[in-house]
Amino acid sequence: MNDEHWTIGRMCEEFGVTPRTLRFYEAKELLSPVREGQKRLFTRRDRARLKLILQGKRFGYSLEEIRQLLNLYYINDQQATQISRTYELGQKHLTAMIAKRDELNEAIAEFQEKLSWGEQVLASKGVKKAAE
Amino acid sequence: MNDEHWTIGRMCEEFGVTPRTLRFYEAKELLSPVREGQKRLFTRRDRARLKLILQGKRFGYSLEEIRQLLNLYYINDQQATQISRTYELGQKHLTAMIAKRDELNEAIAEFQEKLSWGEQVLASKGVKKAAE
DNA sequence: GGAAAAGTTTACGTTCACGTCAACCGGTTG
DNA sequence: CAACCGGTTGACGTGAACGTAAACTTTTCC
Repeated sequence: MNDEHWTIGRMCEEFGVTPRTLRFYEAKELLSPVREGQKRLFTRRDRARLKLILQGKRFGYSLEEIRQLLNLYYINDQQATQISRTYELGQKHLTAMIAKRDELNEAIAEFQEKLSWGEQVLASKGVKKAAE
Repeated sequence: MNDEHWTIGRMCEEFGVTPRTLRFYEAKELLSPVREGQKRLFTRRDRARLKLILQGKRFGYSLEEIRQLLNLYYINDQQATQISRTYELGQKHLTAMIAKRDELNEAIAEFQEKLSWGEQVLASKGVKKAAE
């Protein structure tokens, strides 16, 4: 009800997931909604994390990997002795993301080549393209 | 033995997968090695497809999705009546790849921001960075 | 105030992507 | 020729990421 708290139903509606999924993520310690009696109430923090979780999934990370990565987003929550280590891991993650993007760019370029090659085949056979 | 044929063992060594994986991919019709008696012999085509399969996995695609996508890479193998449709699907895939790259770029930018913010926290606390 | 809606826990089921035996075949090598 | 090495086919096992059904409480709505 509160401006800063959302029920499981509203969360599901908004993010296109099922209640089971959110409870599962809580069990795996990816989310940590507060309780009002029995009911879960998801916070602003949970929403931010869920966005990152779903994004991570789209990029092919496992939930366990995502759980680790989420910590990198909350450096300020860490123990002083751990911050430096977290920062290093963050750098590594950044490097990995960039590498992934570069590989994706290459894949895009190669696929574009294949496609334009296929386009020529279509033309030579006199087949109409969708846009014509 | 032949220059254009590779045993399952050599394939595994080269691509860092297990025999089980390659047999599984064959069962799912992602690969189609020829036979020399009982033995599988993987072709140049299989190698190209395997590269794409492993790449697809890194980008978070399921094997079934990858199977579909692989067909887009072999337009010339299609029936004339199907080529046009395949080409359209190829365009869609290209669009999706580009969207994914853009999302990845945004994620990279946001994470970089978080990181440099964490860097400031480190500095303010007088914690040494790894590179210093 | 009584039904329906929304939430809860518990627990077993399912799909995907392989892992892990067991039992077998066919070269080759000491 | 025995003993491996590399390959084969079943077939059952497994971890991840949920789905699904049952049985129950709590809110909401008319």
